Amino acid sequence: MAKHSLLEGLNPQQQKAVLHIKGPMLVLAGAGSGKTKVITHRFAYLSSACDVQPSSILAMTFTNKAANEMRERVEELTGKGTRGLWIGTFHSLSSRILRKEIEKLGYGRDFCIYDESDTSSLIRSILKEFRMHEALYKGIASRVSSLKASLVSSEALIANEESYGFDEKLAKVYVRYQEDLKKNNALDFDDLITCTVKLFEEHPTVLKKYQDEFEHIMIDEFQDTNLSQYRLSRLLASRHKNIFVVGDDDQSIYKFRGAEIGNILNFEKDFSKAKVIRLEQNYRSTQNILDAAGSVIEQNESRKSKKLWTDRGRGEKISYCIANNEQEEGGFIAQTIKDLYLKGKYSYGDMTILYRLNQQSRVLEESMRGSGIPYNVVGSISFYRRKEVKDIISYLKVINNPNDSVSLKRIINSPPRGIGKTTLTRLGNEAKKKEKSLFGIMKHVVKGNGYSSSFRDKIKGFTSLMDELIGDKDAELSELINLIYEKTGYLEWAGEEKRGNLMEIISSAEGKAMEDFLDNASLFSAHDEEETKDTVSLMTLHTVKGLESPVVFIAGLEDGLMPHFYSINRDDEIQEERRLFYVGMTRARDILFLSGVKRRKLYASVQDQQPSRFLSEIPSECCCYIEKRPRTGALSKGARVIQMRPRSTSPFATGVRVRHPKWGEGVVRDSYGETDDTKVMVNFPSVGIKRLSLKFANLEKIR
DNA sequence: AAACTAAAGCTTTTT
DNA sequence: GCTTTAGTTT
Repeated sequence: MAKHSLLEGLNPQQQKAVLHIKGPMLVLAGAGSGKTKVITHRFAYLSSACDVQPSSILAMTFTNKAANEMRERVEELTGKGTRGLWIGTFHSLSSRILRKEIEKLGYGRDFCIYDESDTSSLIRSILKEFRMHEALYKGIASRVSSLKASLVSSEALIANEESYGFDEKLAKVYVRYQEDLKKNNALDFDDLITCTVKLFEEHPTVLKKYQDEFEHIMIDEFQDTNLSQYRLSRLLASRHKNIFVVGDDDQSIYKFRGAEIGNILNFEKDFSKAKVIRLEQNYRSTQNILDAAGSVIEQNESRKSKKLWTDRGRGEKISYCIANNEQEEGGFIAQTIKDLYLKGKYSYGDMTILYRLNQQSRVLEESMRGSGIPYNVVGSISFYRRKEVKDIISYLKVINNPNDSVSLKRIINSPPRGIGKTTLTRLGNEAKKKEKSLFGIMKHVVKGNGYSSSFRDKIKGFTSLMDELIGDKDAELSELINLIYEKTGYLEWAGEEKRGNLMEIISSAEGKAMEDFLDNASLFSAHDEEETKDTVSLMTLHTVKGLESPVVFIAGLEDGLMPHFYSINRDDEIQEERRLFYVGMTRARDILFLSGVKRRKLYASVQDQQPSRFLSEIPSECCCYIEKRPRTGALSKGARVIQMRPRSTSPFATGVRVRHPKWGEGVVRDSYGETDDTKVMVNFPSVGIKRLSLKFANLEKIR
């Protein structure tokens, strides 16, 4: 049989996976084993060689980024567009179904999506009303979320657990939260999945329609599915049973958000006759890195065993360095980055620093700044989470759905119009009494007579403003946002600093439909912003999943940090921490640096730290220890020393822009040697890195 | 409504 | 320790 062109460049296991058509399949895809390739090739193969309509394939991922990548690669492979196809995140695809069907659950089709901060503020207002300690909102929000992820409805919680002190409170808040969401015609992230499950379970004809439609189902990162997502997948797959899941139990690091590693471990039980394929050839890292990571992850019980291998060769040994404190650790990393950069093989964009806690980034950032290394922190504050951006989105949400009281509260006094706390609580009480939404009661106040005229005028100012804007609803979206700026005076109020972001909202809204734009704004995350510049990336171990980098640093490898203090007493949590470390290690293509400190300042106190227990699980032949040079200058035996390079005094210091008669403009990356024999290393965009002797090379300094 | 002070927090966070 | 936010003052 002639080989299909889509199988070219795939190894035998990958081919087998792509060629699997009917029935359930589990692909255990080790880190860097080309799982995206398998999914996209299979998608393309099904639709071009197997007579499967691409529109009858449901392909679900977790992140927008992964979904976009999948779309792009499928387009490349098939040469056809992917518009309208069912490729997307669990959440976006669910909301697409719900936009059509949700009326059957008593919501309106124009429901809005609450993000975490909307959810928090709703829960907080409920706590306030119930006179419960408001500071509990975080814990309650996360417990409500995990109940939903496990498909425990508020009704079910009440029915099953009546007589627990705290749980009673929790249940009370949960019930009310759910009522409020419905009143506001709003769904939170968890609802997007659970409502779809509910829809399918309560409406068999709807379920059947989608079961018929989705002949094939593919799921990426299957180890990260929670119970509700798993149930959704099973419901949809139970007719054709063509469910193809790809994942790696060793990379399951989101248990705290409800991910059920059992979904992947029990797949074969839940889907009888499921075929299993292991992808064990790694195309990313060196054998040293794989061996080290492998022997760490082997310590975990209950995993699907995998042994990654590569034909890339052993590569460099992993380095491990212990610093005295976190400043020194940062200095060591900065110095190593400099050294690697100056050697010319790696640019800043090839290097990534990973850590367990966000707080660790601060000292690391200082070190980067101190050494003049350009860096970016990935996943800090996303554009859509900035205050001014959220405000404008809230205006749009209210224009789109005036009953959305959470969004309304957000904008009712920004810019300030004299509707402060007292007015708001008064309105809230009235609204509750009359069973109206906030906006509804405001309209009532404007019409009615039982209120003082100053109160009424204040409210009227707002409602007529909003009515005007609602009247402009059908304007082009960016035009509508302009009208918001004009009519509310938001732009002037926000000030110069925020102007840039506010303008960016307009340009990102151009030509978009309101609903699409709002959905995107809620379902968008920091991850999706692209990094194009040549900068060192800093991020947490969680954030780095799915990425790779030629050079990787993992900082803070100490017991209490990695594994984290909170997980140190529970073995299943230690195992999750180990997976986290494993994920970090396997991001590295060529070079992996590990570091930790002897004493670390955490919160208010300085603590003595012990090296991470995971380090002892790395075979010594894969790893070598680096010691920082002691103050005396004496070298300890067998130590590889990272030396500080003396600062150059030559006019051609690092970073200076120069012109060469033949190669044109370039940037000095390093200069060294005696004053009369200075050599410089210059990076010319035209020819790359060149070593030059200042005496002979006719270099000209430019600015 | 801005500007201050006090206090409470504090893993990780795909959507 | 440091940041965020709630509460108080002007």
